[in-house]
Amino acid sequence: MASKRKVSNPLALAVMALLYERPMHAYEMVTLMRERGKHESVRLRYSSLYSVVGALEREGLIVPRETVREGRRPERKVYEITGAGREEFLAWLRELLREPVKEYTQFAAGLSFLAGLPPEEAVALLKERVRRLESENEEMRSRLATAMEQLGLPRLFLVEAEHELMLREAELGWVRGIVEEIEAGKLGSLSEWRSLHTGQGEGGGESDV
Amino acid sequence: MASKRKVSNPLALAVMALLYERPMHAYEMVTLMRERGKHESVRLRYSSLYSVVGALEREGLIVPRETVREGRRPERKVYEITGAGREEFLAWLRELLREPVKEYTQFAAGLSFLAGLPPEEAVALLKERVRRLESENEEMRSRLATAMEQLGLPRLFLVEAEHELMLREAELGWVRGIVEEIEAGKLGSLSEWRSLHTGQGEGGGESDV
DNA sequence: GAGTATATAGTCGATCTCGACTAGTTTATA
DNA sequence: TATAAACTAGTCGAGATCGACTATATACTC
Repeated sequence: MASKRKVSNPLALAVMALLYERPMHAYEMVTLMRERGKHESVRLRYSSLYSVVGALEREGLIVPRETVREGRRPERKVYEITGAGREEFLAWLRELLREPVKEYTQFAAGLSFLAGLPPEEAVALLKERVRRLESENEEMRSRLATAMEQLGLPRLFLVEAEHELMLREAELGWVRGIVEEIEAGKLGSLSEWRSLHTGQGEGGGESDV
Repeated sequence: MASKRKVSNPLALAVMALLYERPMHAYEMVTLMRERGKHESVRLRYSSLYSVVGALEREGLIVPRETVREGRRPERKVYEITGAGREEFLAWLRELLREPVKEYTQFAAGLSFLAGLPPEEAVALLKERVRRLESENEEMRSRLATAMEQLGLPRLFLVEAEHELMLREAELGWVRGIVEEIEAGKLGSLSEWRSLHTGQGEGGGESDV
């Protein structure tokens, strides 16, 4: 379980998923991923894509089928998935669904050093975060509704978006709560917290940030 | 906002936070981060640490103060934070707290290709995930309680752990729900979903995975 | 019909990141 | 007392990743 994959960028999973359907060239993968909104759940950069495709080829998980050229455009290498590629795709997918993995988020990093700011400022920043989350989540919710109602996509192809929205709503609720708790002094005495910042400017020595 | 930082690894934030308190050498940072549990929220690797410390020095955010040697151990370079470093630390921390950023998780990548497996298998894998989340969360909950009760740490220094636990509980609830919905055919007809996998083995061509 | 924006289809170089390895020191153990 | 394990303190090279850049074709606009 959780074995190291030879190509570990999740973009490689997406490439194999697409080639599982039918052979195509790299740029077409980008187009399809965008159309289907998969770039919202798998980070997609041209430069990563081409290097990932190269790595998959090197590992024998995909193979070039033909090289076509239209007009004087650059050549396009059409790839197809191999048997080993299909197995790798399925094994990886199963692992991702079965095994929770620890993820490090930017916000968690920020929270770790919350004591590095005085409580009033922390509260102000978190309130601003609440505002931003509210509007971003509203936007996501309506895009999701559109995808389902207007485009008529079954939820099966939108679960990852529902998941993301759920996480963001959970974060929003939590941040609202923590703001109240800070104000109520429930994370620790506000005067002690403030006192970590009294030697302002130079070496406002925290004791346990 | 969200400007590119010269040193972008969040470990650099942790390094600056520690040096904000007092000068120290790299290995001591590791020890302190571990003691305080910060390695649970900021990914900590020796190799990354030394390269991050080097980058911070290059950018003038920290400077070496002295080089000490005890016995015949390797030399230890003691660093301190500069004025620019303090500013950078505070600016970065504010940004992390204020601005939600999109994070790409492994699970979201897996969910994106859920249709790549037949519904029965998807359900079985997700149920296994539920079991693992239950026991991992239970473990986290008790470690958190210990840190608060036994060690008497104020919540201020544990917010990031509370945040992580909250997210994992939210995920757990969501996965439980989605399993039920799949079984009830609420993500789309189960027979249609199954039919994506009837041409088994070779080219079980999905239509919109 | 000239200029501008956008889509197509990538390449390149610099930096970042990680896993594996080195190597001395102290403590436990049989 | 030899020797294994664990702690201290890093280095190094391979590969991953990203932002910036190149270059053609087509559509759009004034």
